[in-house]
Amino acid sequence: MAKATFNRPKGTADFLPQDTAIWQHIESTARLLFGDYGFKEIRTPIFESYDVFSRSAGDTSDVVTKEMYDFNDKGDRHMALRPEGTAGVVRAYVENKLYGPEFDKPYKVYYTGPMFRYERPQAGRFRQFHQIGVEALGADSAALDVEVIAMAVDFFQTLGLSNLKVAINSLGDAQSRANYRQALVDYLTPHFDALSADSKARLDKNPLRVLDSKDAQDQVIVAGAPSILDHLTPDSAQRWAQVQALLTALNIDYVVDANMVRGLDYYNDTIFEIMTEDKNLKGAATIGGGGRYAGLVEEFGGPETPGVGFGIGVERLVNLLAAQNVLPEVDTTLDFYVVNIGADTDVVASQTVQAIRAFGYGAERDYLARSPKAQFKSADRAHAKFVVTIGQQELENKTANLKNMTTGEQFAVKLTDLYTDLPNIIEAGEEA
RNA sequence: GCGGUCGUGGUGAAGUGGUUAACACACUGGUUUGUGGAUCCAGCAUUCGCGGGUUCGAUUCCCGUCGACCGCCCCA
Repeated sequence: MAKATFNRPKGTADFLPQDTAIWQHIESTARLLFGDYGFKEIRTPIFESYDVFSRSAGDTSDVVTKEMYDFNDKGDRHMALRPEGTAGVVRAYVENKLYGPEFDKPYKVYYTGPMFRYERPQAGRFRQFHQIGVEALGADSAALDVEVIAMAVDFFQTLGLSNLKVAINSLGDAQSRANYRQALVDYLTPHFDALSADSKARLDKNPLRVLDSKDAQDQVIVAGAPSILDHLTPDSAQRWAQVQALLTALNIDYVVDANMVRGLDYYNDTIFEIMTEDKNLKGAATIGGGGRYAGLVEEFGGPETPGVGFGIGVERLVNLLAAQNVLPEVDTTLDFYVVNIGADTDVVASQTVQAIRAFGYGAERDYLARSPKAQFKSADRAHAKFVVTIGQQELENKTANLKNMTTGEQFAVKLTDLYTDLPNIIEAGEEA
């Protein structure tokens, strides 16, 4: 009979104990740092009504039109696994009336958790992936755009990353974009035949996408295209200038990429991406991105409220940390390993590990009745600092044998001392 | 959704249309009747992702499927 085998779903990952330390480190760093910036954690459902995403992310974005994990539940409601974090946060903002006068503005939150997109897995690309994101709702100030960018930069620097590039652009407001879109289409149309097949399709669907085509021929054409930055309305132009002035004032290096667009339709004015220059990670160079949005809160039935936020891809971040060799040191040592010899010692071995743990030290024992040699091997592999051995002899004398694993010295200690006076025993053991 | 490469034990891997699937690491036991990090010895894949086909015979050939990796689209 063939044994049934199961694989994790395509594009998902099991994070094993040797992997999760770095995730915890990233998350705790985010909590600490974002807290300093006044952001508090929000937790929203992993699935929402399908419409929450389709209304917010837009119907020209692939994320919504082709990549959503959607399903009808047993009550025949059309639901979807979240492909991104902003929509759920905005829905919660409106539903809980967080725009009310009793809440400070901007209302600042961060979140962390899995996102789902049905697409072909590849480098830095998964069907279930994880984001750490933030949203600040209710303030239109360019200073807030810059604070959010500054926080992202601060976060990456705190984690020890270097060689990151901050790219910014402005999509302008609705009027700016309408003006520009027309200018761009007017420019591209005469070149239509020379465009790549992809760009031909993009031209009437979402012409701004042509700007960041990777096709070499497209890039030649795009090089002569008008810039969105020349089509900003006075309001948008002023914000754009302010954002750059503030970034400069805060000594944040950035580059303007007038061809940058983002994958979700709700953005306007300031957008940004943070990417690595590392050539080895080109497939997943962008580790975070975000920008300003208007109209989302209204879309969900709330009052006119601007917002700004970003999302960071945690898998990509982990990759980068590994590539730049800035993974945190993890303490792999064990304080005590209790070697127990013979079934009679089972009880006292358990009492001993419990007593040691009660003092706040790590303790492990053997559960398999293995030979002393095998148990010492385990202790060695666990990088135990001390081994406590309890066998028939010790049992009769109500003692234990304490061995300092770095010096190899060992001596007898009374069990009662072990239970009541561990710190002194450790001191004695370290001198041995 | 499109295209390419690949799939042998816990791990890294070699290999062939034909009775025993190299080697290394790891692991387990012994060498030391109760003591680790060294040496030596022994053990460790009835099986080569899964299903089907060709064949006297397939891990090796063919098809399908699932999965991994990479590129495009898109994106974190």
